[in-house]
Amino acid sequence: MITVLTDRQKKILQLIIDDYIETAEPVGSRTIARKYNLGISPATIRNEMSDLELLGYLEQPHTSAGRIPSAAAYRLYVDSLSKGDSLGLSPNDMALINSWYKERVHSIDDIFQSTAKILSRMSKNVSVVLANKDSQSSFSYMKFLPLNAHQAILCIVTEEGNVDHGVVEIPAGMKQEEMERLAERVSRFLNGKKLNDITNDLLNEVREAIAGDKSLYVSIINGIKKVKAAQQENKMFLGGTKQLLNQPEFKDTERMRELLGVLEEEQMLKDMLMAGKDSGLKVTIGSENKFSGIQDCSMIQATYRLNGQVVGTLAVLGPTRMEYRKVISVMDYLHNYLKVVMNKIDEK
Amino acid sequence: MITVLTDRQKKILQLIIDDYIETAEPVGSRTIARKYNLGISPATIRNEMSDLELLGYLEQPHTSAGRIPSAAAYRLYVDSLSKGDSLGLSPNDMALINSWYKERVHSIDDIFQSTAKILSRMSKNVSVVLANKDSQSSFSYMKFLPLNAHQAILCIVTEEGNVDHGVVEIPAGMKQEEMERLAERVSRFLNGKKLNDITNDLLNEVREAIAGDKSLYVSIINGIKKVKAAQQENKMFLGGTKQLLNQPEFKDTERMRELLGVLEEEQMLKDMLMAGKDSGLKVTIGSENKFSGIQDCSMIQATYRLNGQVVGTLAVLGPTRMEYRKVISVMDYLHNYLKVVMNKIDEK
DNA sequence: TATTAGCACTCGAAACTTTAGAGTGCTAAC
DNA sequence: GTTAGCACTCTAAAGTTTCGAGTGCTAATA
Repeated sequence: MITVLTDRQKKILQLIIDDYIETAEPVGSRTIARKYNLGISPATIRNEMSDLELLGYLEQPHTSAGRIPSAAAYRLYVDSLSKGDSLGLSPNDMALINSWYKERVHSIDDIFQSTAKILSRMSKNVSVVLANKDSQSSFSYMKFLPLNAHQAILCIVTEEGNVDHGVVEIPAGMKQEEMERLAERVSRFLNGKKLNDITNDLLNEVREAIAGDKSLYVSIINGIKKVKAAQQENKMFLGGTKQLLNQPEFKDTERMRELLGVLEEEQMLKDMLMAGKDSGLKVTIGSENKFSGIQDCSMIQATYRLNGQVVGTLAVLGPTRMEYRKVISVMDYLHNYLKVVMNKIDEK
Repeated sequence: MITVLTDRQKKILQLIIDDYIETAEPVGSRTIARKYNLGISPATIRNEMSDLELLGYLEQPHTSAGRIPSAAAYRLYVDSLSKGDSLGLSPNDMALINSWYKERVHSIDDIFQSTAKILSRMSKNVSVVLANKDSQSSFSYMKFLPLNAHQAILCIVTEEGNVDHGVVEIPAGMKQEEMERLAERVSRFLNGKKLNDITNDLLNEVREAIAGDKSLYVSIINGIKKVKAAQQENKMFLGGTKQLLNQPEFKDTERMRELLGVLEEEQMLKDMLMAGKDSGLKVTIGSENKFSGIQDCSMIQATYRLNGQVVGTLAVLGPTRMEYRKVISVMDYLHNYLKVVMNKIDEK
């Protein structure tokens, strides 16, 4: 269908979308005529609506009801949004956000948690914040820190300043200096290597190269593997499950159950978010979504980078009827906020 | 009311509780007579029920309905349970639990998450797992690990083998050896002190004692504070929000909203759990609960210790109609399971 | 030709009514 | 003390009715 809409059609469609997003009720021709006076009679609007339905932009739940926007209509709307339509948050909302951020921020995790909460409150939907650590960091060196007679702490340091550690048993009879030499040799071997490039084969080489105590070797290997895992882990923060109850579309318990199910599958959620991480802002409407369980939902997702690296993903999940414009504005604002905060923390 | 129930009354009350827990429907005299044959007519049961209602153990939603157990009835039931009534899980359930645990366990956190999931599945209610780190650990020493020309990593080690770390700026002109000496002096000063005992006053003493570079001092202090915070943090894992939808008592959206609200207030939940941490097993029924929002719910909570220290709390939150016996059995089983798993990890 | 008033028609939501049945309490008999 | 019998109660479910918002079509109008 490559028909271009007339300006009046666009206008009417827009009003219907706005009204429906606000009220969640099918919109009738009279409503449009009354609420927004277009200098046009309901009958005319009716005719236009009929056309819009034929074009696939409107749907009728049943004959004697008003009409609701189709997925295609939202698509059109969202696309037109991104084309320059100036976003922007009301000063009121900004103030709210700022005050919410001040509530409780002790750690980095708190910031993410707060962000999720704020995002859900502003969007009146469920929010997900994914803090990515899909890091390209490189091995710098390792070291043993003394703990007691039988145990030591294996510390592994990356060039980016991340540290991971674990307790290892000291093999009977091994001296402190010997361990230090061992650590140094392994360090030299792996220094500068990207963690992703430290494969099992490489670790085997290490084994041969150091040819030291076997149990210690196992500890070292485990330690390195653990660092790798920790570096690649990404943390997820959920907010606003409660909001589901406010959305009329979830009065139907079955739909709610489905979405809650998705939210409980942490791995699936992560996959969903990772799938959209390449484009900065991604809006997935209804059946555009490939993951089962949320195919009658929409997802707005924004991925942010720092020096080319994905550092975080914000997402809002809800019914297709969503305040797209507002949510996108909020995300934009949060992004800027986070940038500032993160930098401050970096400085510390 | 210090009336002792006759054996028959106890029996009948028990049956009513059982039936109600299973069906969530008010129980009538005929149902009891038919389902469990007591060699007694419905009329007789009716008389007894009438008495039990007077004694406060039963309630009638309305005249022409059956009766449901009161909070007092559950209390009686639960108390009788703990008095030796042999608990025990069906082999079937045990097998289920074991298989669920095998699904995905990479880290310690996964274990807790799985535990929450299992607990919620078995109880058909929301579960909370609190991993306590209310630790009594002591400062052992600190050390600077080199990172680059301008930064170093401050590592703080406790006697228990916990390590925390952070990046600090190296003051201009300060040499590696100088920093090492500084670390050694602070270490000597704080060595062996319980983290809880490291107050601001003590930190001030440190400041005077080391009288070194000011910015480095600030970094050190912050580092120590961070370790303290990290050590005392306790992590919470939630499971089975979805389960709420299965419980008929939450058909009423308002009740659901309340409970979800509580679940989103992490701090409040923690407080609730901490409040019951002294007794090993605590069952709070309905209005016994002092926290608002869950006063028509029950909470079953079990706190576990290792060497006298609280290490974890399992809890199930749900309507007063709950499978108390089963939940307690499951908790018991999970506890034993966790003990084994944790020990294995310790050994690693 | 585009717009609009007018009107018959549709259909769901809400209000109301009816019905069925589960449960009770009481009384009188066993 | 127990129980059969029965009148009475009250809810949930099913069935009606009513109301109104909304439509589509037609014919008049600009």
